[in-house]
Amino acid sequence: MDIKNAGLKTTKAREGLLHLFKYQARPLDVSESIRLLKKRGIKADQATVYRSLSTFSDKGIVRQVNFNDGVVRYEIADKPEHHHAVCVKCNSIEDIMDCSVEKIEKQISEKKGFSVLNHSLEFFGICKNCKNKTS
Amino acid sequence: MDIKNAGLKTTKAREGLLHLFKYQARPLDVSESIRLLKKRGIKADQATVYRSLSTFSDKGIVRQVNFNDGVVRYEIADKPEHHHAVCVKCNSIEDIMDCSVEKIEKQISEKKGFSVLNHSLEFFGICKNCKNKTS
DNA sequence: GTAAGTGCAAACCATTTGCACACCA
DNA sequence: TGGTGTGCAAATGGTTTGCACTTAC
Repeated sequence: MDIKNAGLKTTKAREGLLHLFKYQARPLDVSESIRLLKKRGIKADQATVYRSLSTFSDKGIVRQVNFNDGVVRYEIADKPEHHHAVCVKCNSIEDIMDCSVEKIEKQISEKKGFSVLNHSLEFFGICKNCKNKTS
Repeated sequence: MDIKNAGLKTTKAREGLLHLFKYQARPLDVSESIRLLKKRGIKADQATVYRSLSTFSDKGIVRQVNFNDGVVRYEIADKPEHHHAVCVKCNSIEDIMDCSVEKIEKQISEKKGFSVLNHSLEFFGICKNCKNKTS
């Protein structure tokens, strides 16, 4: 899914943003996005970035990621759904691809008649690197 | 765990709050808490409630619940850990007790060396009631 | 040309903080 | 009485919005 296909107009800000998310491994929030755009010589107002990411999200180009720290992040949507393991020391993020939550969803649906549209699952802990550090 | 055991002073605001959370099925946010306190004749400033709930959380009396809607909620900590199924139509909340996420955590630990300290798992969808409504 | 997108500044809203006063132990 | 807790009001910080201007198509 790209900008035109989504029925959106192509602009410098949007192209730059999409490029960022395509080549960025970790989820980005708005202020990081602005900073990285600037590095590439693209000046974009925060309102523009908020609006663009919100629109991208509506169109299914990016998806929202929440780490419960008061900041909304986004990541590109064209990779398979997954979750994240966030190191509470160094803030590194690992993707968790094998998510067997579908089984729980099925149980919920069968036992309670609750149809799950989506879920959020994030892990917080200490990554391998930080465990090996003496400090 | 109660207020005194936690090494905290007993005050009207704290007693009222604790009472609320003990007898409330759903997680409460700060403004709901204030409203419910007022109903019981207890006037508490928002700063007090924020500080009290934060302290309670530190002491393990309540735990934080995040629904990614920009508001922090809390629930009493003296019931077994569980997750929530939130209806996106009527906002009703069902507790999900049987959480097999431990298996995923074990996998993450073995494969990636990432030690999970805690995780957040919430389901969003349509509850049985809302499905049965014609509207 | 026109609708869609942008920039700027102000508004919003949940949460936090500084400080003087009140109150529990 | 001393330290903890509270109330009030102001500050903070992420996010949203109104409005005039610009741009893609």
